Amino acid sequence: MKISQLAKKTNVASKTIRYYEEIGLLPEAYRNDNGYREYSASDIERLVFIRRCRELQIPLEQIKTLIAVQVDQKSSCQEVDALIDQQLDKVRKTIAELTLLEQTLHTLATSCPNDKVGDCQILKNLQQE
Amino acid sequence: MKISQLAKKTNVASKTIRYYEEIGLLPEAYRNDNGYREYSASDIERLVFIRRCRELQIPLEQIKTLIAVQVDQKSSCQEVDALIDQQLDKVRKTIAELTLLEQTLHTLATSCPNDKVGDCQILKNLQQE
DNA sequence: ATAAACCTTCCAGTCACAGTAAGGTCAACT
DNA sequence: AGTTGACCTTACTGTGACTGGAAGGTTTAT
Repeated sequence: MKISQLAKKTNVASKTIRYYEEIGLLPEAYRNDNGYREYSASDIERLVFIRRCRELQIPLEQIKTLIAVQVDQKSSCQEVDALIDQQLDKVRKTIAELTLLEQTLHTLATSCPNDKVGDCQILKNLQQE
Repeated sequence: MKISQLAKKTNVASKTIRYYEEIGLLPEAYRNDNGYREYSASDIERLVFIRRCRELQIPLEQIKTLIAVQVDQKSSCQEVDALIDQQLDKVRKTIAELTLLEQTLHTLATSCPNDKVGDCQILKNLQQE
């Protein structure tokens, strides 16, 4: 299967697939006679795994770790657990920050009853502190 | 006042101040004899305005607009209102997305009772679709 | 023969800075 | 006078995870 086929099946852009290969997240693809990359069904799995991780906003470097860990099936999956927990923590912190931000923006958005720049309460509030 | 003084008073790094000047968010600073940038009290206001906008995660390009709009005090502040509304919308959408993500990560984090990579439910879940 | 739809590599751009290098300036101290 | 340390300057690189585009090769269909 050629790269655009793989792209379609995994919902990952060809460009992105090449990029993943370049940074070593995917192994170097087999090339056929004309130099085109040739993929097999098992490549789909790996790429779907990566895509799922990305949907969870796991950084590429950490996905590398997640892939490396799986080489030895008998090793502990503690690292995996920790990584997901970390990710969850990060997401929760970001939500908390954005929630504060939302408050501030909402207050700001409803603070100006005027319509000239010179009287604008929003701009005045942005000036403060 | 020299750049590091301004940096301290506004809580914006010297490096960042130079960057803002470079991209035209700040006007070119006056230079004294030795070539050092020299700032006045009014520069503090402008920079605080920018910093406050950045805290609200308003992109630099839009801050340019917010500054440009203020030149004519008699013009409408409709654009300002719209921009803040937009920003609020964006933040709310991001929160919604992250909340879904949090769910998924939480489910995932609590899905694996095993401790070997080969049996890891987390990894299996990441493999799917 | 030619056009379209692929494929390839390589380079630049995104956003908002931060890091680093290499060098100039200034005030204080010995 | 020399030196140290704390500033200042510009210019270049790196970040993360791609995306866009140029320039060219290949395949397939008409």
